[in-house]
Amino acid sequence: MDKAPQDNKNEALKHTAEHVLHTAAQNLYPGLKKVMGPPIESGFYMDFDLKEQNITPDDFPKIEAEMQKIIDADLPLKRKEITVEKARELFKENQYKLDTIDKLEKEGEQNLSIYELGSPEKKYYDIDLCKGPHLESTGEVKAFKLTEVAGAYYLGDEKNKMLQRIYGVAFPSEKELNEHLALIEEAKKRDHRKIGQQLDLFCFSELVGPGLPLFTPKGTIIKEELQKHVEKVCREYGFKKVMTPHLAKIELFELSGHTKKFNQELFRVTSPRDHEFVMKPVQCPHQTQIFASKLRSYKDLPIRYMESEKQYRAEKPGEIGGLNRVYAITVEDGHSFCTLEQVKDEVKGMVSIIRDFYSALDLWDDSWTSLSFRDYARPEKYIGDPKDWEQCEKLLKEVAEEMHLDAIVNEGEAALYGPKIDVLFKDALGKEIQIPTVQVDFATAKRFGLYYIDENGQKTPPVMVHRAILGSYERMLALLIEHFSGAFPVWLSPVQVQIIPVSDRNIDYATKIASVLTNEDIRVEVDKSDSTMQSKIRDAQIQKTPYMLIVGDKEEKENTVSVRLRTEEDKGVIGIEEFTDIITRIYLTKSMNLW
RNA sequence: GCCGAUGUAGCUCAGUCGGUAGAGCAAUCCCUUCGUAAGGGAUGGGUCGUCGGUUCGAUUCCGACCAUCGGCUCCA
Repeated sequence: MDKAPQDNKNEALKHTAEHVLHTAAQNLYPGLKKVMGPPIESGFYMDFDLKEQNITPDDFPKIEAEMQKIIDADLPLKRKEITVEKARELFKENQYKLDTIDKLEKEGEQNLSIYELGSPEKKYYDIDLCKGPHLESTGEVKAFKLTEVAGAYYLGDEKNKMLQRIYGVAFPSEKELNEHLALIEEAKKRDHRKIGQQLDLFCFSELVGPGLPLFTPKGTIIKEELQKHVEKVCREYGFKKVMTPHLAKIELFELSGHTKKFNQELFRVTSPRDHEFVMKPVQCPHQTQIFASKLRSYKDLPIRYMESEKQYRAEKPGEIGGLNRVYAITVEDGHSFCTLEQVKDEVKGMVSIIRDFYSALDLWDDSWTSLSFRDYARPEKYIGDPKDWEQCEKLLKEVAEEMHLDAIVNEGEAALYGPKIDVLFKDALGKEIQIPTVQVDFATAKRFGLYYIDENGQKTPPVMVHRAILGSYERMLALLIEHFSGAFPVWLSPVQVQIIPVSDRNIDYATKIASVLTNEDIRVEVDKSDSTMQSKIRDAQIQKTPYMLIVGDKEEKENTVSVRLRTEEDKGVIGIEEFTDIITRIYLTKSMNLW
């Protein structure tokens, strides 16, 4: 796809800033070997090899000052084409470049492009193998900043050497740089870890362990509201709720293929009485055994099971963090056992449930969907018949087209047993987060020997459709916190109504109102503290409580409440309302499409 | 797991170039009874992440470990 000129300019800016960084770093750290340095969405980075020495953020001012000198010198960047042989000669000191040259040659390139920065007789000079594009000269880089250092494996393979990486950002003006930095600061305020603590939704304990979030009463309310909602929708669609244990014999997962592919990720449980179990890493194998518990007819299909249970994965310690990656995940998971003819409609049904659910939360765009297919070069990563895979992938492609999803194809992202339709969201800082998924699976049922009796009286394996609508409650909570900045829709708010007595003369009236609202299934709290009314309002605002009902002598006398909504701009006051009116109002906004 | 950074009161953070620590908010108590985003005062609260080493003495220096954060890798 062709890029808009603006994108190209932007690309060139980042790329040039990176070459400036390279040149500066080379001057400051003799012996530094650059590996690569591409522009990326958020800026640019440079991977390099510097033997024993480490560059740390403390070195940034020094490097940035050197970069500024190169920019101030306004040095030209010139593109040249050279032959592969010449390139080998030019970069003979740098094995990484030689590797790249080999790779490009293998891909059929005969001439390679290089960029020269400055000129050899000047203080600042650099020559690098590079496709471009670049700005005309370094002076066009008007604003930049180095942001992070990190380690990164050479060629992204953890078997390779770890290189050092410096991240930076570059902009056409100082103003845009500052705006970008301010935006990052804003986004950090939405971080679910921060808001989760402020709003008292979940916590961690060093005693319990990392990656094991504890849901507080408020966080639990959100989880249960989500669960109630999704189960209602799915029940209407024909799902039946099941419960399965968190343990199983390892044979279950040997049969499913999980032990082979995810051996390192299994938690094993033993007892002094010679028990040997594993904690379930997925729900599907357990659910297959409910299907297998009796004889099924084609007339029974589709059979749909759902459950919201914990599952456990022994992730690499460095990978866990916040709620997005944990050891114990509460997964909202469901499986449909279908006939071949039913699969397509089933997948469509699941996608439309997902689309409805997220659209209602203002969290849907057709372009966020992706088709996760096989890595065709590595068939050993998957189970099942390649012919079935082909059929599954074709089927998902058709679904995406017929439902007008603007889905991109991600090769290599498929599940162990089949391709998927995934939906990818972005968190506050733009990091991708995958939650809902629909997967077609021809393999599992066959491996478990599942069958139903078809209309000809033959034993036939069903096709399984795996689907997660909420995905994991942990990730879902993280996503919702960041999406709403903690100001949840009324139906999800842990406290829907905060009642604020003006003075403690009014506590009795406040309590009376509270009990009426509680009877109406509205979550309400009365602030009985002896702080001032203003201070109570402030607390409720910080907690992002949707409704504040302020009650003083006036309201008590007239049997009314003064209604205030949470807002930033202090325009929250609605005014005095009859008590019955406010109940109606809250009821209306509790339904999920409102507010 | 790998690279790097961080860890001081419930929270946000200051501080100690080695002589065992301080603020604001929160909490408790007292005064205040308030009209739409912080009323005032007093009090309590920390083996300065854990363990070990160096030292007359370590929260501070060194080491290991634990936890958190940013990346890499991985993600059924």
